[in-house]
Amino acid sequence: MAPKIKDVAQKAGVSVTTVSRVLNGEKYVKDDLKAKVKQAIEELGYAPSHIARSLVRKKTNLIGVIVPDLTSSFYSTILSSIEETASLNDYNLLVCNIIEDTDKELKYLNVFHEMRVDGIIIMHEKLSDEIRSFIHKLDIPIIFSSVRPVDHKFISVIIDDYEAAYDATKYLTELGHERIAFLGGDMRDVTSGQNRYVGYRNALKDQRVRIINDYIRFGDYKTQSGYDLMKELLACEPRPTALFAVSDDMAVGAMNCIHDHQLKVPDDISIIGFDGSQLTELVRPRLTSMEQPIQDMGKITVNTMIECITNPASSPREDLILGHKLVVRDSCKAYQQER
Amino acid sequence: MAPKIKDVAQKAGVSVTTVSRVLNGEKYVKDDLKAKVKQAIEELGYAPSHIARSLVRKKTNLIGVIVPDLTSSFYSTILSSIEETASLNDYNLLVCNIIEDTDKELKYLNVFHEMRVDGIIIMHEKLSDEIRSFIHKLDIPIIFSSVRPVDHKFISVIIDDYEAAYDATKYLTELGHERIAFLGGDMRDVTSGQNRYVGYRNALKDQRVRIINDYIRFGDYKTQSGYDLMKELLACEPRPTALFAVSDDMAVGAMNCIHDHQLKVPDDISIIGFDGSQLTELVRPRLTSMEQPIQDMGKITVNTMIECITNPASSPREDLILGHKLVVRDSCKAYQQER
DNA sequence: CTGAAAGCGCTTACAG
DNA sequence: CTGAAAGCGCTTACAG
Repeated sequence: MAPKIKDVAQKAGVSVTTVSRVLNGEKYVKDDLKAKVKQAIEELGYAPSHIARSLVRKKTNLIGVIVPDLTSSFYSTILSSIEETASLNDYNLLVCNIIEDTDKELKYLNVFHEMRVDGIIIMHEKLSDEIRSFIHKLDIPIIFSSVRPVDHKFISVIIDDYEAAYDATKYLTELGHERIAFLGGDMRDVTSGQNRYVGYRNALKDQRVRIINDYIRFGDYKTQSGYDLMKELLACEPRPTALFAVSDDMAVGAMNCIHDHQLKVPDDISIIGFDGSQLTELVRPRLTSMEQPIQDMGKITVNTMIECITNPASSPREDLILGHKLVVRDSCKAYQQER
Repeated sequence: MAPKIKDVAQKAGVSVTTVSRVLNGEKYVKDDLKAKVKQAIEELGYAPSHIARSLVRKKTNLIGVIVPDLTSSFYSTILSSIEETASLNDYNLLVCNIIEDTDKELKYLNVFHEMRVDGIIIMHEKLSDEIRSFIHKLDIPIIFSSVRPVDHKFISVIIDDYEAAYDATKYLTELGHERIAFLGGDMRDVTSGQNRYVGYRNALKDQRVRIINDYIRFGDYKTQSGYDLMKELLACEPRPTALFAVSDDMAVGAMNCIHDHQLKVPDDISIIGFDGSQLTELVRPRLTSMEQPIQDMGKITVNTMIECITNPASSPREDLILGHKLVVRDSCKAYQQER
């Protein structure tokens, strides 16, 4: 078995209290004792048990993270940023990948609680009633990252989805498009679903572009649904000349569908995505997208979390709204009357 | 604070021992007591502290995972499979994303040790001497997944990289190609680097296709390096008619480079990738690839790990070699003499 | 500056 | 079938 503090104490000829003191960098330990202890630690290859420490300190330095889909380019990037920031601050991540599996989510939330994590970061917003009531009972910081649940007990780190969708749509109108389709997400989502949809509608309204219901479809943010819905849109008569998809994944799915139908982006149809994920640079043509500050989002989520953990009094009571940015690449072009 | 076992005992009017017994599903507890305890647990919303349990059980049900890059399509997929299998078996994951950062890796390995994780899964093979000696001292199961380090103290779950690369290259020769380029990985990698390279060479040799050193380049498995190296290859005179890239990411980078140079895949150059990641279906043309059984790899890694943890005696002493499979999509075509 | 003792929240022989 | 007590590996008043 791994050596324990007692072994170190014996070897160094001091009490465990003294060993504990040098372990925790306290002053008030004579230099010679400190040296002896350090040597004993070295020789034994001793590393204190985080488990035992957590028990007495009542702090685990663990943060539970709930991700909807690890393989998504958006979530894996934000998770990566979360991990980096946590690591920098000596926090560790317990990661749960829930694939639309409410039972698994509830089970993990229970595990997080049993593990006595110091805080929980959640990246999806379709909370079941059971889950909602469970997390309401927890008395640890819970922060939503990149999404916002309906109840306002918890803080979110997000962008202004309405504005972002508005700006994305407006960009297409400014290119002269008048038949602009919309690939939306789940309307039960307060954030990405509803706000982005309303942003799209209002932008068209304000720009005096006709809203055509047949051009509006809802999916699940994933590539496949983008592909399938695009197929439907291509059947519209006349077909749209531009498309705003509320995720890059959907946008890429749509691009692929268009390609498979022997049409061209952006010549036949302009496309703008949403998220600014790595995909935008991977596809051809490169995808113009409304970019979320993914890196910052992860970083700020963790920093806020740590602030909440270490100083509950000063923790923010309001959502943190980050800026969005249109990044123009090659998937949109001005609408040409003559074709 | 959260209620403890003592609170439950008091409320139910029994000893903590009895509460512990019903918690752990032991028999030999009278039904009426059991009922009382269960009710007390319910009313208090009690959940046992995993921390305290771990301390006495000397088992944390934690598995540390070291990933080279969370945002990579390959690793996020395998991690996702690892997570799923672990969760099914009531194990939790401590995830560390090392981005070529040896210091971070060592730090995390230390954390894993302090956390007393039950086992460690590592997904990269370029071990520094310091790290090597550290993990050699650990007396918990360590399994390498999808990679194989030089020393054979540890088990790997992998495919036969030599055979897979051989088969991929052979496929191109069978399509009639005679100028077949190679985009390799880091030659310090025992697995993906060296074996795949030798597989490529031997396939060409056996098929009596000339090996042209100028067509052979080494990168780092990532998209950007695929792009950059392809640029070099395009400058070759005559240029290759086919390419085998040892990762899908590199293959996609190469495809993009070809596209940006106004050439066509597969008409001008055929490309075969390696991994069978999600990217293969995302790009156009869809990428033919030598597929690793990514899902199985994750699953088998975890199952083997759990076997090692629970039954050290019966744990395998040899690498687990899984099968590879060529998946033909649209990025390769037969070589036409007349062009 | 140093150490003996209590305690963190559990489980597990041991005794009854 | 049930409970008192010891112990898991630490930290932290408390006393000296």
